[in-house]
Amino acid sequence: MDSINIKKLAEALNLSTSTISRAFRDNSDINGATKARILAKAKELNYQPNHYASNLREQKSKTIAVIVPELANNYFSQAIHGIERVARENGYHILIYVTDDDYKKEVTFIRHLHNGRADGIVMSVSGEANDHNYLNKFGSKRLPLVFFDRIYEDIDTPRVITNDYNSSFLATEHLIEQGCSRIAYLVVNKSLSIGKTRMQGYLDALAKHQIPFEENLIVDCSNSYEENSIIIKQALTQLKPDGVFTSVERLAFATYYACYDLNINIPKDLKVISFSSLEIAPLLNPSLTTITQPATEIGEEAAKLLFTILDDHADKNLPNEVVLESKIIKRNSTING
Amino acid sequence: MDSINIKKLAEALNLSTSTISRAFRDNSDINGATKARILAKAKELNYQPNHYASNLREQKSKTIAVIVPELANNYFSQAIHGIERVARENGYHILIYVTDDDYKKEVTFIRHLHNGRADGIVMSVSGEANDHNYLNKFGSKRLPLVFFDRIYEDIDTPRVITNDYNSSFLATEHLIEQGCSRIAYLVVNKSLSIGKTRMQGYLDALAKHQIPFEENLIVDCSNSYEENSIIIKQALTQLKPDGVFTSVERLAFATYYACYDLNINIPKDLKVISFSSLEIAPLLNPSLTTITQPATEIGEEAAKLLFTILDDHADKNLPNEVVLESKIIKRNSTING
DNA sequence: TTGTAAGCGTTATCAA
DNA sequence: TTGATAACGCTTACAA
Repeated sequence: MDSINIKKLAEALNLSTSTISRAFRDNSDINGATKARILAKAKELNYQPNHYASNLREQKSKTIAVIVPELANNYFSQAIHGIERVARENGYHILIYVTDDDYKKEVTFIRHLHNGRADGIVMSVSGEANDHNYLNKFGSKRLPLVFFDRIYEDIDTPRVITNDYNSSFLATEHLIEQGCSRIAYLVVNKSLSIGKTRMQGYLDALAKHQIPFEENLIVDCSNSYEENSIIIKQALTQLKPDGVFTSVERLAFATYYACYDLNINIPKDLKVISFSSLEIAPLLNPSLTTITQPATEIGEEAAKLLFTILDDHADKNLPNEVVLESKIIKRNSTING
Repeated sequence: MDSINIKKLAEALNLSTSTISRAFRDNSDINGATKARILAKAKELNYQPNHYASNLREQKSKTIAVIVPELANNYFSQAIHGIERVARENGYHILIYVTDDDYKKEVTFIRHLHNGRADGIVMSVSGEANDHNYLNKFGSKRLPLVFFDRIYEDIDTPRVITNDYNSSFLATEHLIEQGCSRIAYLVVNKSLSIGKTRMQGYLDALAKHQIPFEENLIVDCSNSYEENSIIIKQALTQLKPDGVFTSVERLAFATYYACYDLNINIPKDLKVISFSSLEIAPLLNPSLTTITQPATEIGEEAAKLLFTILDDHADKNLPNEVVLESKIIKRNSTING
């Protein structure tokens, strides 16, 4: 009999449970003095309203789920940090799920979340191309969902993205201006919308500068470190590009490692630019030219968007799409020293 | 009337709610055929047992809380990844809380978690030196708690740590062997146990090699990027160390930036070694010699330890302390090229 | 301003 | 093997 609950607290104070309950919520009328007395006693006895009972009653969990493809990635850890901050300010807690780019896990997570555990979901989708129509199957009962960064274009739900097309265009153009004419584009999943958008910018920049597009300069990489190492080395030796544009930061790292091994000098022999939120890009050898996304801000915006949806009182004229700006930061990996 | 629950499912099948319930848990006796029938219908109607109702009933949440000082840090994101993996395998979900090294937040998080929201806590403590006896105040009602990496020594709870003393000793000795005699030790919080243990290894290595200890070579840094930049530059110019040993990776990065600015050559003028789980340490300029902690494994072990405590059937002869080995990986920042 | 009592959706106990 | 029923701890009409 050591656990405290509302009944015992009520007995201890010679009050009813409803009065206790009122002391813990703001709206109801309650005498200031009794409220103070209740809160004091509650503190003394270490009482807190049981979260599960409250939420069963109120039918909401004050919890949102965050689903990301990976965690050991500067972009996602910064984004989660942003989400966590906004969630906390709104009195929400966050559950984290990592898909490891595995579509099946994504489906399982989402399905299980529909048991009341979370009130809404913020997600960056897995890298696999599949039928994600499962998201529509929930019908009107689907949990509020906000995509950030990696999205499924055929799912109609609010999203926070960056100006990927534009950044890719400018990134490619930057390589061209630095004298590159054989520019490889390294991507993890061509069919994922983010891969496609970023690739389109690349293609259009080539076209604008009348550089013929060469199919095999699009290098489709995998999620395995070892496989990528092989793929990239092969691409570098066989295709002999003079520029590389990578769609995710870990492909840039893999390219660096490959160049070290193959004795290819960056930037003299090969220029490298990448999407990356790495804070120490200036410390790399050579310092890495990046398209830097406002990761924390993206997370914050995504969370805010979700909370607007969850807030019953809010004006429901929400934007379906928030676009934030990435910045190209030129460093030594694309500039001949 | 669009939300499904156990009652409606029971009606739809002409069964009682208890039978439905039994179909979803493994132990109770139930006819195989009815079970199949129930599960099929459940799938059709998209029914899942409500998490809050179940947990109110069962008095457990199948959720653990993870509290970390920061998220944008390779060590912690890897550790969380490990925790998440183990948690998922055990059917648990994880809640994430970031203290930003703020002690007050840590206290608030822990206190609020005692409302049933989580069954246990895995925590790496905030960097502030304070009275953390609050953890003992909960008495026998305190949630099961496992520390990892950054711990409070005066709190008696299981912990997963690395052989910090030894690593620090060897790291310092490595610098000495490379010819350093004025070795600065950069720390964020001297009084935090992790700072102390690591410092002791440093001190003892100096002593072993008869290098006199100089108080002001212990440089106490802060959590602010800007402040650290100033502190470190001042230390480098005034103290003129020939070696730097940093207790956390971001101080190593700050040292790199300072050296770039001050035109100090690493490793010729200054050798640098740091605790760091950065996967791209080899790509830095120069590549960084690190004491690499098995971050993912630490997270996994911490989670496993917690689950053993939570498992009623488990043998309760648990170790109070699990020590994992870090590795020193020598790279160019400490080796004259 | 406070108390009474019903019910949120489950699961466990007991009876059939 | 299945069903009826009483909890789990809380919130909220409604009554006092």
